[in-house]
Amino acid sequence: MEIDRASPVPPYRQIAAFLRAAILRGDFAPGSRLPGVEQTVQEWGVARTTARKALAAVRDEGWSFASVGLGYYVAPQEQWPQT
Amino acid sequence: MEIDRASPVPPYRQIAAFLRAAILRGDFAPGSRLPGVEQTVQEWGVARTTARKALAAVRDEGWSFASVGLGYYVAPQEQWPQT
DNA sequence: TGAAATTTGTGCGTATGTATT
DNA sequence: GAATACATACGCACAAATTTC
Repeated sequence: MEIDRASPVPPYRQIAAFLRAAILRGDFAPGSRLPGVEQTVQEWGVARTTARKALAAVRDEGWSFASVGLGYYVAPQEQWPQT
Repeated sequence: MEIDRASPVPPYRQIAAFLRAAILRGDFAPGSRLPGVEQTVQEWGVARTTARKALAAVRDEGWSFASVGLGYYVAPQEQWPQT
């Protein structure tokens, strides 16, 4: 959970990449809940905007889905990209 | 170029939908330049954030690409979604 | 019934970095 | 170096959906 501020990869993409990798590793099973905006802010030490952008990127790519009032959840594997 | 503020469809999606339709109609040929952030702000009367979100959505879906210092351009038709 | 708490969605403002011309 | 234009980050406020009490 450490941002590499020296990296050319922007923080929001570092976080998104971490989440994708964690999902692929199985750290978060399909249907299980993912860290939300607040938790991401706390764990990574970034602004809400940055946390939201990371979570939205993962969602928009099909790895997860979100529901207002509930949070972010890992998408069914059938909806994952590429595969 | 009028936002329907009464619509449940948020402004940034209204703008994105307009751009997609314009591209599909051929109003903007592949390779030609699209309105940028500033122009979108002026034409639609929205904030920069909203304009950027609309342009980013169209780009992320594959309809266009962007280059720093240059602007947004219609993507080659081969890169368009679905088709 | 409904009020509060939680959480995502959207919009607006601002500043800085970076690539291109 | 200057001008242009996209990319990213941070902050704030309110809307909408869901759950809980």
